[in-house]
Amino acid sequence: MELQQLRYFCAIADTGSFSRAAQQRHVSQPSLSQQIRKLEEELGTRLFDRLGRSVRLTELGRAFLPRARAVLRELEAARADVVEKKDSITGTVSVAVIPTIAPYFLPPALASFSRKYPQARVTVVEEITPLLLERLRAGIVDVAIVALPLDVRSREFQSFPLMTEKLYAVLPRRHALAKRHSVSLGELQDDPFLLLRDGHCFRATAVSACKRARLNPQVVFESGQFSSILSMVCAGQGVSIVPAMAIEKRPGCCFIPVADERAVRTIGAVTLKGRSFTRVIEAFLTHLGVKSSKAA
Amino acid sequence: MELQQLRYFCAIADTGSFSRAAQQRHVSQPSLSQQIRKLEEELGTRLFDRLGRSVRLTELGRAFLPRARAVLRELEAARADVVEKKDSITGTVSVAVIPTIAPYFLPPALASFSRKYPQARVTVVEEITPLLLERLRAGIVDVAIVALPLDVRSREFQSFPLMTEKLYAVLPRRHALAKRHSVSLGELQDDPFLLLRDGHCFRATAVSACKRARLNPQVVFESGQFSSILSMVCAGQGVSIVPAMAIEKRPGCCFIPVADERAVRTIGAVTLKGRSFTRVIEAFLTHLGVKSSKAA
DNA sequence: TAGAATCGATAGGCATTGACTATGGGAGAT
DNA sequence: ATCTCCCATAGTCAATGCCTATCGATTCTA
Repeated sequence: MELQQLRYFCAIADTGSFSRAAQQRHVSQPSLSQQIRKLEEELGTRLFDRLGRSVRLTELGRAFLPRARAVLRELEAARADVVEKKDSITGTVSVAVIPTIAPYFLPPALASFSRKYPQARVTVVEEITPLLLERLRAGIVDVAIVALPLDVRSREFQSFPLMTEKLYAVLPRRHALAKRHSVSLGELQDDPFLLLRDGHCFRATAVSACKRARLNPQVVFESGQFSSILSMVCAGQGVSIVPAMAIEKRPGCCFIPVADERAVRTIGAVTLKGRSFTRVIEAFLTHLGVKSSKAA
Repeated sequence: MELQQLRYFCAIADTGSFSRAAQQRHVSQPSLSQQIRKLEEELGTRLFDRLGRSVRLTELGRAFLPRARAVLRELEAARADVVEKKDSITGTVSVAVIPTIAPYFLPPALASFSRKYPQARVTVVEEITPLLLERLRAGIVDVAIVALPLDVRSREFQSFPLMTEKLYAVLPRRHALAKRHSVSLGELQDDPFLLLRDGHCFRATAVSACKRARLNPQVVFESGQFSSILSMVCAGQGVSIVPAMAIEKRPGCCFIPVADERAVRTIGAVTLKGRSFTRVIEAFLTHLGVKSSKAA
């Protein structure tokens, strides 16, 4: 059973004639005869009564007609649905962010994106990098916003750098170095350190910055978020390192740029390589600052 | 957009792999690649993301899947519907009968038919022959039961003789010929005649029987049904001619066979030539006694 | 890290098939 | 009786779907 046969069948039923249906469908009349014959053979019954003058649906043909129409209607709906969705900036883009970026970077970006594309919905999940990549791999999330580079060996992901920010030492206001314009991490050898919990990738970033300065930090407190750490620093419990975006005015502490040129964090968008993007996803990536999501 | 493409699309979506889908569909894998490619080209979008390991539906593909399934489901339903209806003795057969047959021949035939095929419905309309043939031509009725032969010149109808019945003279009990075993119509020259109204074909049958006997009947009453005429004969208002099936025991009149060998009426089933018959119609015709409705 | 295995894409050949032209046959219409 | 209209049939041709062979890429394994 072929779609062509159904189209011809409906055309003949509509026009009441093979010849007129042939004109309507822009084919020759024998083509119709041939296809209808096949259709009738497959169904094992006549669909039309060929009377001398005209043709008329048989009882079974009459029963078949609405069903044939239904098939063609469904088909048309399916096509139209795809074509319509394809070009519209509508739908959902699912974003995953690591906790050390989520509260600082995303809110303003989401606000302006929603203003620009009111039809689009964005869902956000906060997760540490490994779990986030897992979700990306599973297709649960479309875009991940993480710190680059990924240490994942595989080339199954695509990374798009978005921005690079300096690291800052966070000191209590009364700290000896609090008035400096820059500080080397080595100078903090004797201070107790407050760091993110293991699993957070920024912990690794901070630790490697310390390593370069030959500093072996004595960690006295671990947390899942910068704001807790800042509060502890304000309370004079120790010092810490944060990226620029985590800076917030607090009475009890100050932020001093780390002297090390390489003490930076790059954040970027990551997608699953080979995935196709809907228009919404494209738009979201572009909005974040990704130039061409086609590039590697 | 072809059905094959939809089938392949669904198979790949189901199995999550071109290769497995190819096995399932019993075709080679490149055939799938080729058809999906065409489908994607027509829709103007990718339906699958080809990741290294496996393939996965894109967002649009995911939206398209239920619609594709719907098309195939509708198609299967259409096919199954026809195939099921084709072989079942279910449905309606529409019968038209002339008034001079309707009350005598049809009731017992319908009763036994309904007993045999409880699923079948029979609708009956009563009409004089020309109107009835009109309905047959229009496809409103499936089978007509009339007196044969049809005087219609055209060969658009098919006739199946069912039975032939003798004609009887109807005389009042006190009529001079009431005790005879047969009577020639010529002997009724002086009696007033009661006949069916013009338009009823049996009137023509009766009149031509009279003509053969050189009788020019003096018609004093016309009716649309035999029972009225019989009542009049009982009342001594005149004589008449009826077919065998119209005979009914009445105190005031008796039925004498007409001597003429050719004074008969043949009744038969008539259908539109070239029409196909459903199983119900076949069954009905067979039940009436038609041997093969395929024959001319 | 090299090699094997798996998976989808591509290329080229072949057979099926759908569409076309020409023609035949049957039923109305003039 | 002839003409005309309409559907069926026959035969040809081109499009196309499917096949085999092969490639390129990725993943798993030794």
